[in-house]
Parts: sequence; structure tokens; C-alpha cells
Amino acid sequence: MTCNCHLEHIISLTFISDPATGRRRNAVSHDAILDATYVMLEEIGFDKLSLEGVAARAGVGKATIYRWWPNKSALAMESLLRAVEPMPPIGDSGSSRQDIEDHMTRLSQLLRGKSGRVVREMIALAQFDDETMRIFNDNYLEPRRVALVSVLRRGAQRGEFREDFDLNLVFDLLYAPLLQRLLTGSADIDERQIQSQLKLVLGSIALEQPVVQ
Amino acid sequence: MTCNCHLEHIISLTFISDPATGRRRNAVSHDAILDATYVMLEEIGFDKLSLEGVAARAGVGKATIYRWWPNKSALAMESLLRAVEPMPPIGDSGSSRQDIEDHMTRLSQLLRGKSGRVVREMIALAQFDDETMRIFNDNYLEPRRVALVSVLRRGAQRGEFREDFDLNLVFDLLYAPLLQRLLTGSADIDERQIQSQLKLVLGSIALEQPVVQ
Amino acid sequence: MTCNCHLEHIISLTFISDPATGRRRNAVSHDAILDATYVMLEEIGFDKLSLEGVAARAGVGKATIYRWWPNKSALAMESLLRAVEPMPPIGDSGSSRQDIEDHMTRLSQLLRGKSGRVVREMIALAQFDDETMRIFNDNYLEPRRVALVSVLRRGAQRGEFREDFDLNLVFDLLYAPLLQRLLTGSADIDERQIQSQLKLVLGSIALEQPVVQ
Amino acid sequence: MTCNCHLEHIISLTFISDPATGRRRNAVSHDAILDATYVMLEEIGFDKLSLEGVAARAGVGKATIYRWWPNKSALAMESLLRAVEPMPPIGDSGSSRQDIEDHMTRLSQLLRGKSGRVVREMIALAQFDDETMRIFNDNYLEPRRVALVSVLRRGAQRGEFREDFDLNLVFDLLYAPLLQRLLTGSADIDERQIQSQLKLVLGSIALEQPVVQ
DNA sequence: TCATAACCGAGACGGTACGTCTCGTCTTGGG
DNA sequence: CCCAAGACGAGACGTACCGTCTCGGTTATGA
Repeated sequence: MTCNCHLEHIISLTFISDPATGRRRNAVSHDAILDATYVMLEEIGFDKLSLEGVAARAGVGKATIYRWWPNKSALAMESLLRAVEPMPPIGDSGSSRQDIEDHMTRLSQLLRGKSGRVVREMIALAQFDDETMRIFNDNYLEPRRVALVSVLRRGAQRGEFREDFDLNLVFDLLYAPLLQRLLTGSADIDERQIQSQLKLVLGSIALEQPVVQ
Repeated sequence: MTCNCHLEHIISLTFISDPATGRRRNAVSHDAILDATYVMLEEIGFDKLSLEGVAARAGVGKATIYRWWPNKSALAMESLLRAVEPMPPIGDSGSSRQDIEDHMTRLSQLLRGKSGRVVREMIALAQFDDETMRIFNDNYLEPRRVALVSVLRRGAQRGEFREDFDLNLVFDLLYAPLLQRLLTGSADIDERQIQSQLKLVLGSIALEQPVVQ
Repeated sequence: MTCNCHLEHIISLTFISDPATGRRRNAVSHDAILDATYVMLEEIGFDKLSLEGVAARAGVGKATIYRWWPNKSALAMESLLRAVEPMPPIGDSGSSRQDIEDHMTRLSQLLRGKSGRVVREMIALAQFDDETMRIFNDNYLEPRRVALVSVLRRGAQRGEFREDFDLNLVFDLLYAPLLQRLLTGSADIDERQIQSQLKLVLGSIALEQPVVQ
Repeated sequence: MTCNCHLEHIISLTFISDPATGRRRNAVSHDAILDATYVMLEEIGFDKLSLEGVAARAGVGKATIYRWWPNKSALAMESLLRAVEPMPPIGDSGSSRQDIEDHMTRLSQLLRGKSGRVVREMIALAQFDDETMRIFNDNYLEPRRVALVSVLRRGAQRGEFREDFDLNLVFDLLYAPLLQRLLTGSADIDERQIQSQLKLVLGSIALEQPVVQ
């Protein structure tokens, strides 16, 4: 028997051996815990979040939390992952540049909203625990990297982009500035900036197009 | 009498009136506190750092810490700022591109070392407290932004770079990928990557130079 | 079906109706529980004894314990009663005084050994639960009282002892000092003391013998 | 500086070094803890007594309890010792026998009342912890033993009693039956029984007096 | 022979309390 | 007025057990 959390296909946080004996895990409690965690993260923040409080709010014994999550970070991370909007799907309009632009536009919208706060918290959490970091990378960053890189590769095969650049680097140049703004509060994430950024980054790898359009 | 911490000219964390009477602040205690904090941050990390422990290690009363710092984050941030290497000075070799390349190379070296861990911790801390965020931005990120932007501007004036790009955006494209790698552990910060990045970013704003060199 | 514990004829602790159908009680588990309980009582004492631990050690589900014993005290008491040495039989040598002396000597030997610790623990347990107290009195103290009183009565009928004393009081004067030493650790239970005590107590009820022998 | 508990002259439970620095122990809290403990012992018994509850009731942090008492037993023992009536003083009427009779009469009265319950609980507690046992012996049993033995010795010197008996044994014969009845609930402690007991025990060591008066 | 019961192991569950730790505040006495 | 030492009320930590409750599986009748 495996974890009955709805993220089981992505995260391997809560491994459950199958002893084929003993009472089964209570799905209601599991969800109540993650829900309570998320609500309390919103209300009082990670710092002041206590598993004691989560247990009380979820109507659950503390031991039940400790049975399934190794620490506060991992619990918070899983609750945040449930809350973050799923990755904006990347279509295939024929123009990879257009596909990327659509994705980045949608991403910037999400980061301006709830997801922004959530992602910011997840990255902060990840700094204090390697396992938590792994969960974030595996479930947030990597899927986006994979998707975007494949669009870039498609574009390169089509002749839209040059082929002599590390596509992972291009991904970093697209995502990192947004995350930096998110984490340093140094500036809002606005549409115009995204456009400038796309012009500069994609322009530099564009083929048969002058850098200035 | 004022705060004798060496950052007093920048941060207004520790505000001390000058009552012109009574015993003066003990500089030895002050340093012992920051030193103990830094050492313990290295040993056990921010999470497990306790003011109780810092006081014991520094041979100081807890009240003395509370007298001068409002919370754990502020104390940690100050101790980290003391420890982070000063910004690599940016010279003027005649070539702005070369100046930037030198700076970025040096930066990547620093981030691979002690400074990397320190910066990573500072950014994480800053997510949980606005004041801490302000201190980090004012004392770490902004000075680097100002310096790099001025080099970029110099280059633009010299005709090395085009003038139709937001220089702050360029700064982000240079710094953010490094910080992202630092924060997500997704890849080490290696020299070759820096070179690729510089080629792509600076290449795209270079004037009178083909993107392919 | 009834309780198959070997004390069922005396204690009515475990009352089981006979449903005439269904699986029968597992005697192996039953013994394993009492054995594990006794061993753990020796190893860690009553305070730290947990039914959780007993279940684990006995290789038994917790529910099986709760099915047959109402609480920790009852379980411990039953396991101790199994372990306490049976009452030293009191013979009839012709001299009641000699019979009593033999019994007391044997008793003091037992109390110096395993039985001593066991009795001590049983008395302590009994202070916290009336039912437990009843079991202890019925199964330990009363049988000894009855036996000793009958020897005393026999002696009185024979003309060894005076008949104007409460034989229960004499029993108390014989047993209580031993139990007191056991419970207060104020002195070991040594042979010489027993002799002094017998001389004093039995001497005072002896007939046709000067107090000074 | 020493323990400010009002029993400091007798018990050495709470040893306090004199660091000559730091805040001093709060006498109000100390008393509140012992009071709360005693009240709760009466209300719910030792088994269900929790330091958590004591702390809450006393309006005190749990750590304050753990700072000054090593465990629940020691705390309960000290609170009970405060509650037990002081030893009935033994006068000197000229007749040691009379003095002892007065003491035993008063003792049986006390044991029928609050002190009885308290002593019973103290003895039970003492079975689970050696230190607790020591406290009980030192503060309850020994003072009574010393006092009674000295009266017996006085009687022997006066020629009331024979001198060839262990006075400690006589003390045991006087006290132990009362404690046994207390602990086994086997009988109430009544006046007539005390008289029988005195007649038998003191009679047997009496000089120049027929055993039957 | 097969359904019905009761038993059993395992172990999850909501709870309570443990004993420890740290928080931020508050005396102390000394400098 | 500063300082160290350290007691204090508060409350979370992570652990251990409590007594109850599924689970799947195992005996034993007796219909």
C-alpha cells in the first residue's frame, strides 16, 4: 500500500511500507493536517507555526503528524506544494518564442498572486533542510525546467533558435530574475519587465533575426 | 554615545541614545556576541541557533543581547554581514566587458566558498522579516547593483554596449542565475557556466560585435 | 468458557462468559503476557512498566492484554502472585512454638529473596487500587493469617499459650515488623532479630513458663 | 543561601548552592507548588497527578518544578510531609508506660484521620524510589523511633522495663502493626486493639509486674 | 462443509503527559 | 547605567504510552 496523498505521483515524501497488517492510514486526518498547515502558514507564518497548533486545529494527535512527516519544513513544503497553482501548460502554437512568451506571462501573473508568496516561502524553507530542498526542486523547479527546455529544443530544431547554447542556462535566465525579485522584494514582477527580459534573452539566441526587431 | 558596531553607518538596527550618564556599552561583550553567533551559525545553523546558547558561549547575559538586538534574525544578519567578504572592487581596465567578467569570476569564486553559504542564509532569513530583508538589500545587493550598473553605463557611454536596455535588468540577468543556483542547489557555480552566461547576456547588448564572437 | 488462568479459583479478575462458539482463548499468549510482565517488573519496575512494552515483548497485540486484564495493576498483581513462593507449609511437630518458629524462619528467608521484592511491590500497588488490595489480602495475607492463627489456637488448646489474647493481634505482632522492615528498608530481616521477636512475642503469651527462660 | 522551604531543618531535598549572583528563588512559587500538589493529591490521587497539572494550578512554569524537585515522588513526598501532623510530643509523666500509652493513643487518633491517609500514601510512594524512601524514613519514621526508644530507655533506667531487649524491636512491635493495618486495610485502628497490643508488648518487657495485671 | 463468531497480530488513531529547551522578562549584587 | 548570572511564566518540542479502533487472517464450533 502506498501513500494516499494526492501528490503521491510526484513526491516520495511519505513512504509507506506495506505490512499487510494493522489499521490503515486515515486519509481524512492526512488531509486535515495539510489543510490546517496551509491555513496556519497563511495566518501566522512559518516561524510561528507549531505542530502542536496544527495538530489541535486538524483535530489530530501530534504523533500522527510525526508518523508521516519528518519535520516542520517537510510538512510545510508539502502543504505549500498542494497550494501552488499547477504549472501553466505550454502549448505548441507553431512559434516556440510565442509559447515561451505565453508561459512567462502566465507565470508572472501567478507569481504576483498566491503562488508568489507560496514559492517564496518554499524556497526559504528549503534553505534549512536538504530533504525539503529536494522536494521543492523535484516538484516545482525541475518540471518547469524540463518543460521549458523541451520547448526551447523544439524551437532550435525548427530553426527558430541557435543550437550552440546550453538550454538550461537559458531557462535560468528566464526564471532566475523572477525568483530573485520575488525573494528580494527589490521590484515587482511586471509585464513590461518580462517583455524586456524576453527580448534580451530570446533575442540573443534567435536565429536569422536581428537582435533589434 | 552610539552603537560601536562597524556597520553603524549603514544600519539603524541598534539605536542607542547617549544618556551621558551611567556605564557605557561594553564593546567586548558586543563583539563576543557577534562572534559567538557566527560560529554557532556555522556549527548548527540558524534553525537550531538559540540566544540562550549564544549568551552562554559569549559569556554574556541574555538581557545584554536583547538590549541591543530586537530578534534572532537581526542578530544573525549582523553577524553574517560581518562575515561576508566585501564586494570585489570593480576596476576600470578600459574594457567594461572585461571589468564585468573579472567581477563575475571573482563573485563566483566567493559564492563557492564561505560567502556562498552566508548569502544563502541571509536570503533565507530575509524571507521571514521585512526589516531583515531591508538590511540585506541595503548592505549586500544594492551596493553590487549600483557598482555593476555604473560599469555597464560606463560601457554604454564608451560605445561598448547598446543603450536601449534597462541596466537593472542586465544586472539581474548576471546575478540572479548565480543566486538561483545557490538557493536551489540545482547546480554548482562553475566557471564555464559563467562564461556562457556572460557570452549570452553581454553578447546580446554588445554593440558592433556579432553575437557569435 | 472460562478464564484459564491458574488462579481462576481464587480471583475473579477475568470474568469470561461462555459463548460456546468462536475461537478459544490462546493459552500461549496468556502465559507469554504474564511472563513478560514479570520479567519486565524485575528489570524496570512497576513505574516504568508499560503495556505497550509488555505486548511487544510477549509478541502479542495490546488489545489482547486489555481483553483480559482491566489495568496495569491487575496484570502486575497477577504476574507477581504467580511468582511469589507458596506459603511455607506449617507442620505439626507437637510444639506449636516450634512450628511457628520454623515458619517465621522460612518466611524471613523468603522475604530476603525474590519474594521480598515481590511482596513489597504488591503492597505498594495495592495502595492505589481497592480491587488490587483485595486480591493481595485474599491471596497472600489472609491464608497466612488463617494458618498461623490455627497453629496458635492449637497451641492454646494444648496449653502452650494463654487463651486471653486476640490471636489476630499476635499474628500482627509476628508479621507486621517483617513487613515494616521490608517496606521501609530500615533494616535487613535477619535471623537474630526474628529470634528476639519470637522470644518477646511468644514469651508474653506463653503459659507456665517464666518470661525469662 | 539555602532552601527556604519550611522543612529545611529536616530534609535535604532541595539543595541550593549559593552562587551569590542571579535572581533568587521565588518563595511564593515554591509554596504554591507544594500547596497545589497536596490539594491535587487529595482530589485525584498520586497516579493521576501530573506535574503539568500542578504547574497549571500553581500558576507556575513546569521548569520551575523540575528545577527544584527531581521527580513526582519527591514532590509528592515533600508536600505530604508538610501535611502530616507533627509527631505527638512525648511527655514525662513519671511513668514511661503511661507516656508511651499516651503517645500511642494519640498516634492511633492521627492515623485514623488525615495523617493516616497521608502516611499510607507516603509509604507507597517510597517503594518506587530510594531517595523518596530516604526522605520518608529520615523525616517521619526515624524521629518517632528515636523519641520512643529514648522513652523506653528512660523506663529501663528507672526500673520499669527489663534491659535485655532490643529497644528498636520494641518500637517495631508498637508501630508496625498500626502501619500494617493502615496499608492492608485489614482492620481499622481502634483503641481497644491498641490497649491489647500495649498490654502484650509492654507487659512482656515489664519488670516486677505480673504479665496479667 | 461452511458460515458464524470470537480470537489474534499488527499498528494507526486522538489524546495526555512527559522532561527538556528556549523565549523574553525580571530580579539580584557588583562594577 | 551596564553587566553576569540565573530564576521565572509560558509554551513548543519530540517521545512514550494510554486505551480504542480497524485491518486481514486464524481457529473452532454447530447448523
